[in-house]
Amino acid sequence: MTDLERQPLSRTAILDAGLRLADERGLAAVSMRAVATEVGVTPMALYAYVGSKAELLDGLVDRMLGEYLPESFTVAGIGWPDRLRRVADGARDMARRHPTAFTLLFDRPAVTSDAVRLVDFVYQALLDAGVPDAHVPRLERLFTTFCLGYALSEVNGRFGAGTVDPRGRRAQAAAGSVPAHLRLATYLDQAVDWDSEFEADVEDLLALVARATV
Amino acid sequence: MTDLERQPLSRTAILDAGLRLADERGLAAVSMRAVATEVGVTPMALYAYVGSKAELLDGLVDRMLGEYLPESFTVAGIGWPDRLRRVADGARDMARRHPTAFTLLFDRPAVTSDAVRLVDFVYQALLDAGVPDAHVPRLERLFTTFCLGYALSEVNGRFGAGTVDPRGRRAQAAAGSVPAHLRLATYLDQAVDWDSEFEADVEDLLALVARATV
DNA sequence: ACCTGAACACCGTTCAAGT
DNA sequence: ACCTGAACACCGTTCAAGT
Repeated sequence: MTDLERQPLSRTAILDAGLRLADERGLAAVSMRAVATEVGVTPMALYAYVGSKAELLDGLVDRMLGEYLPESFTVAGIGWPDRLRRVADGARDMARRHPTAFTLLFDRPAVTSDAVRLVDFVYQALLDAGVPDAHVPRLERLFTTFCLGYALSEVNGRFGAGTVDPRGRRAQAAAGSVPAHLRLATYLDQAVDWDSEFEADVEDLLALVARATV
Repeated sequence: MTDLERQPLSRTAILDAGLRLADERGLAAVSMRAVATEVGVTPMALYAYVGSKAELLDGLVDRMLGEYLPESFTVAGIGWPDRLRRVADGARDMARRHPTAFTLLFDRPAVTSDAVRLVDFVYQALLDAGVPDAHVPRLERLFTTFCLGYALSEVNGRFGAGTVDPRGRRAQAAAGSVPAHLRLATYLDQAVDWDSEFEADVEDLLALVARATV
């Protein structure tokens, strides 16, 4: 910690401190003031490196994508379905690694060189699958948008338990306004295995890709 | 405005003021203090109705879902594909109506009675499509997660223009690290029609649903 | 060139009073 | 029962100095 404070001030050191703060105390704890004390400097010293709070948050996206794109993202000897599965799993891993910063991925297009390389990796997999050139960009967005949306739903609580008001639910059931819930009650009472659900979703999307072939 | 301030204080009035603030000045402008002055009261008076800032934001989700679920969401005389298309379009409409508050939908599970009715509507469409009971909840999440993720990407800027550094991109192209981008250049330079792209995505997912039939 | 310090206009929330 | 006012510990950012 004291060692970290002593390393020379740099954009990277600032962003890493921001990401660390987000992971440890939540995205709301990432303030210019908190990041500044983390790197051992006054808040105003940060502005020379990151310009503004908004730019700092954009920078967190770069850092996350940087570690999300290991060198193992390579085409050599891996079929396109396994490559897409790898991308899908990577999105979820990233959400678990950075649960509160993850949402920032929805704020900016893929413009950094790491981001573009990642998109290219997906493009190549779709091309290898036989998807016509004209449909590749759309299917890339379809696939990654689903993966990011699923991961965000998990870490942000949309898929969470959710304390349903039992009284209200019984009233709705009695009023017959949720007939499908009644029919599916057996399945809705079971705990969901989110890993297998995601896997099944990805397999469905891979089938979609295979169907989009010429 | 003066009329609005005069109406009796209530949870609903407070939430509507919050949503109005979000739409007009962004989610960041929704502070306890701003909402309070909007309804003509002192910040601390809100706490009796909404408990905390977090609860206030949860309440915004209820209000959004409430207007998202018009009475026209009915099964009568509409085939399951059209019903799912309606849900998909509704998600995007909602994002455009409440561009900054929309992201809150990822924060909480569907627990209010409006939310549950909406989920039931999708369940019923999937059942009518012939999807086996055991797969209906998963496919509901697959479908809505994609729609919400797409809409969020649009309003939050992930699908935005994105000022790519031309220098960096040329360097990547020269280095051969983005081969698929080079091959797809013709398509990547075209402006995207986000309406038709979403429509095509939804049709692909409907095909997936049809395939999931017994 | 790089950093500090004071100041401005904000936050959410606690607590003790008021009516 | 419902609301206010002062206070506490925070925000991002500006501007003028310091070295």
